[in-house]
Amino acid sequence: MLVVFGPTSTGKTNLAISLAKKFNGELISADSRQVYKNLDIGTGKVSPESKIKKHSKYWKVDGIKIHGFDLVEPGDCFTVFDFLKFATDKINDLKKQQKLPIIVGGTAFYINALLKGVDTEGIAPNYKLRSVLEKLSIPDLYKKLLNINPQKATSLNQSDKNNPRRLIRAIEINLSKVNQHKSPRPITERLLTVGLTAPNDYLYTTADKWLKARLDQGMIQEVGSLIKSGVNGVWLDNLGLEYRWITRYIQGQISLDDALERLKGDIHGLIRRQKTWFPKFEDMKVFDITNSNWRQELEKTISLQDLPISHS
RNA sequence: GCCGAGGUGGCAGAGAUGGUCAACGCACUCGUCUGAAAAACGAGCAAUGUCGGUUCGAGUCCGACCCUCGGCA
Repeated sequence: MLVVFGPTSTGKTNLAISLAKKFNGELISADSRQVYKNLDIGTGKVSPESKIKKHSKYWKVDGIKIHGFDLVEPGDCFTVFDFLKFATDKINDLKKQQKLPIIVGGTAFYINALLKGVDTEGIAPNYKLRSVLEKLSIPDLYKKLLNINPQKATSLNQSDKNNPRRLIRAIEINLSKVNQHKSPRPITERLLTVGLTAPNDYLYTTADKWLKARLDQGMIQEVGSLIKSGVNGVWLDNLGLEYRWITRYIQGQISLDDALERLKGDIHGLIRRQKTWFPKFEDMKVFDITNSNWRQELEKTISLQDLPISHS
């Protein structure tokens, strides 16, 4: 199994496709937004340079199958656990077919879960509880958690203590009747994890250009038709990035110029946050794509790995 | 050229009766993260147009200059 992770604009998918061609593989997308149907341009599922064919169970890009797109409808809830279930099933499936599974994506949280398991397995989100808790202030949420589980509350770091979502989730876990701490499900097979990176400035520039290209591709119209078809604006806003800022623009809350400026800033911020995961993936081989010889280095690394692959 | 208004971080924009100046937001930098993760959250960075004067002390008062925006011409 192969994992390709990296911040947006590093060319993960292109790399994954070329490796899939070489090693008889198929891709599994690890992307929390590409799972939604009809969110194509904004999530970067489509690109002008690639030949794309949508099938009901997978997409085919430049002749390579990609799984993990279009799993749910816009407006649905999708969690790491849904991803985990989908991805592990698909990995097993591909293995049976003697294909090399290649996990590609920028959602580090998902990849981390796949590699290391999740220890709150079984404690599903309680949306009813969440909607109640969402009305509470942060100090109140914290007090509540302090009451239920003082140990957990005091062990939270500065960031999490102020993070309503984390506090709500912590309360949710403690209120759940489910016995937690099931054993994680680590990936046991041989695997190579590859990371792609580049200096911030380079990635910002690349991302900005790509944004422009997607605007020309009709990204605004895509959001417009989602809204027209009845997709909830709040839900779109909560997706962040393209769908957030274009929705706000369409709804007249902000000028197009301002929306695009904010969008760029958020994309840059995403790139930074994605990079913070590299140290957590201890075994990941990270390549700087601004090094001219990174592909050669990668080939060398792969040849040393003895992946369970059948050259096609 | 004249009259008026104004120059506060990289941007935008508050406040500061002459007294440790300087909010919020954006950008940027670093970070947190285990069923919302493209989310949510934490920390950091950095400014009074220029020169001179008054004063123990000037963003604030005085003078000159530079620049910007209106109006007159």
